[in-house]
Amino acid sequence: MLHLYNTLTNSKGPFTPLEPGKIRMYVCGVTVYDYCHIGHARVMVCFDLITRYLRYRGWDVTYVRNITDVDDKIIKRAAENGEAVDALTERMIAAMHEDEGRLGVLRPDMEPRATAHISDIIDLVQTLVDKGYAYAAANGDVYYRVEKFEPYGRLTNKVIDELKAGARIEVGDSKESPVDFVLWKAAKPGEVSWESPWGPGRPGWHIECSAMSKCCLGETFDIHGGGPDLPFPHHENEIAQSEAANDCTYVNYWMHAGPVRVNQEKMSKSLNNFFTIRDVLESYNPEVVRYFLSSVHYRSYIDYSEDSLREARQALERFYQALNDAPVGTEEGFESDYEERFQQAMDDDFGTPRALAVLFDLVTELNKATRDNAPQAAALAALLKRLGGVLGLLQQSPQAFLQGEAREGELSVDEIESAIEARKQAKKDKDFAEADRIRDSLAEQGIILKDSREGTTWYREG
RNA sequence: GGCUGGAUGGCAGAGUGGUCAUGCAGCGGACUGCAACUCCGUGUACGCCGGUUCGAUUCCGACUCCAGCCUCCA
Repeated sequence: MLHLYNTLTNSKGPFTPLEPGKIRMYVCGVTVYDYCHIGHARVMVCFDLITRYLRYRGWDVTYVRNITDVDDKIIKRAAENGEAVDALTERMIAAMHEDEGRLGVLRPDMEPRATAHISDIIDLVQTLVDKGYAYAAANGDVYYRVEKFEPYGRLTNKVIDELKAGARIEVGDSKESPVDFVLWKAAKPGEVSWESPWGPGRPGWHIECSAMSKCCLGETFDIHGGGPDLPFPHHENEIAQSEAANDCTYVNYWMHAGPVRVNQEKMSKSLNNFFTIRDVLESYNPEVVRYFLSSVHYRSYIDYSEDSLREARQALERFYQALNDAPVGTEEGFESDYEERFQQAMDDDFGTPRALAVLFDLVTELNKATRDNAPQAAALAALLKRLGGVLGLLQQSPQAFLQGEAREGELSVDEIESAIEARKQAKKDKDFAEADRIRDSLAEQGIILKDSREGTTWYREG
């Protein structure tokens, strides 16, 4: 039985889908004005992992993740670059797909873009206006009348009066109330815009998700996910929009990933302390980054550092060393409780750290079996690879992972192999001083040798 | 200030009312020409103070500290 933590109830409970066997999930994606950073990667990997696991468990999952391709920051960045808005967004979307692909993130079933749903958005805003939940202001903006939506604040336990007290009032603000938020933004001269009953403009941020989730998944769906900074105000506002317009529950389960921290601070655009995915992948194997993001429970904060990535690399080395040494074969006829334990961990709100611990237990047994029970070792290795695959891990060839690719200035495979050949001869001649000299020299260049009965293998130090 | 979480061994990070997390690092041993890999063994860990209990790191309450959100941010 799958249990998950619901931000709406602040508690963990059993999951019941709207329709037996099916899960409809919507996740807030990226605003595409810059390269994705590790915080984005965390959300992508988190929900990718969730989707993979749910499918492995037999659920029919429809996974939708939107792309915000029009907004203030995009317009600003495009202007700074002297670039058209759509040129910028296309470029960043392509980069995002490349980045997430390298991290082993499978593409969502649908990736709706705000600019492709303008008419759905306008319809939704019109419905809200017609029902009295929204109003056009003098400046051409359309706002949501927050105080009219009685349950406002239920997701994050906010009280409207307290929000009003703390809200800042902008100069020239034409809202009825400081807590109202914009549904439709009147265009300034020269800005990208679409025609609407309220004049040329563009959607506010929150409305696109209400419109696109309805379009892709219907008025009520099972799971809505996103990053740690989205519950308020974004998801709160989505609920207000959708429930007021559709007169039904918007979402049953809300899931939010935890923040990535750097030096005790949240990694964020505004603090300018973020690392882009592509920067990190310059120095680390993508699977190491994925492992790092999976090694901590998805709701906890995770600390980004060189040390954490080094540890992730070492942990993966243990897995791949075991797979590298194990004989190849199938799981046929082999029985163990690893898969059940793995499922127990994952069924409990996607407990990846525990699931990984199960895989490490499996590795210990695998390494023993490699020594003295080849058929069992082959079966364990196959099981390890299959369960790793559910997490999107361990799918490279062990050799590819361990040896990696030579970076600038590093030894080539040919150079390494000829050195190994020379050492082999030295060992044969019992010239151990020379053999050790060769090994030490390789080690200085990050190449570690490993002798076995079958001969010498090597791997590149993480 | 309000709303959410959190405080675990040298580090990272799970979990549990009473017997093992797991990974890295350390120490001892096996294997090895020596190593590496691997295996075996090894660590008075659960913020603080009370309470419930035969027994609490685990449940309850107070306290201290930390983080996220409350403003665009995944």
